[in-house]
Amino acid sequence: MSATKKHPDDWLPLSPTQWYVLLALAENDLHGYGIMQNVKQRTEGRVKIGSGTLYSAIDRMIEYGWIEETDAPDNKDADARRRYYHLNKYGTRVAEAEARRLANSVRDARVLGLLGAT
Amino acid sequence: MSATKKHPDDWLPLSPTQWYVLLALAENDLHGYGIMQNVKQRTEGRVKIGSGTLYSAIDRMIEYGWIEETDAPDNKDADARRRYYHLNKYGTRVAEAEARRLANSVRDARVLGLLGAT
DNA sequence: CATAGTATATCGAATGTCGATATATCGAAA
DNA sequence: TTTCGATATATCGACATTCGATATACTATG
Repeated sequence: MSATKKHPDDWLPLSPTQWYVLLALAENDLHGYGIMQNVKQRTEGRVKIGSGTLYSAIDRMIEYGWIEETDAPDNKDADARRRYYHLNKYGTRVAEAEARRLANSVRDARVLGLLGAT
Repeated sequence: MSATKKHPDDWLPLSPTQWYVLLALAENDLHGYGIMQNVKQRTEGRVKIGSGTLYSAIDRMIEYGWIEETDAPDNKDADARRRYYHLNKYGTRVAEAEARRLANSVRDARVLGLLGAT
């Protein structure tokens, strides 16, 4: 029997923290601190993930099989403390599923007039 | 000094449960069970809020000042058991803030190719 | 060499979700 | 009219997750 993985939809809805980590890693392999900065920047400072939240979230995502620790990309700027993470195929599918869920929510919000004339 | 309320942005990010409850109430005043059905329908059965989750979420949202218990709308179909809730102005601002956050996330997801050619 | 920023790790408290259980009413069909 | 599934709210304890603080140490700059 195949070691069948949960269907990506079965993880939904993701917590905002999980989603932002996946978004960051969908852009680039990154280390923890880099993820924090990415999220802060992406949200114009409105969303900040603290270290306690982040590192425990990362541990869980590895456990769930969404991401993996990976080598540092290209030796320049090497900081030995950094631990890089990579979004794998399964994690990408989870991110895509969540993206669709969010897109539907945004469509609903627009219909209900919660978003101005955008 | 004015009894200043938290800025709507300061609640972000909302939990998916909170968001779905606000979406449901943005459409109509509803009772708890009606909210559950609304969410299930809106998400084509993919998201279900259980009663434990829902009623404790409602209590918190009242506490936070986003929603209020209200009279049943129009006496038809009266079921005495139902307790209706109304999204107030402040709650609407919170919902709008969250909607903007989500819209930004969806834009980012699209840029990163997490949403197919939509 | 002081120090601000980078980087990971861990803790306990608070918050939130989940599924089960309980209780009761409603409406329709047998 | 009783019975049954759907409606409706409430509460519980276990579990999952977030949060902020604390700790430790390295890096880069003046």
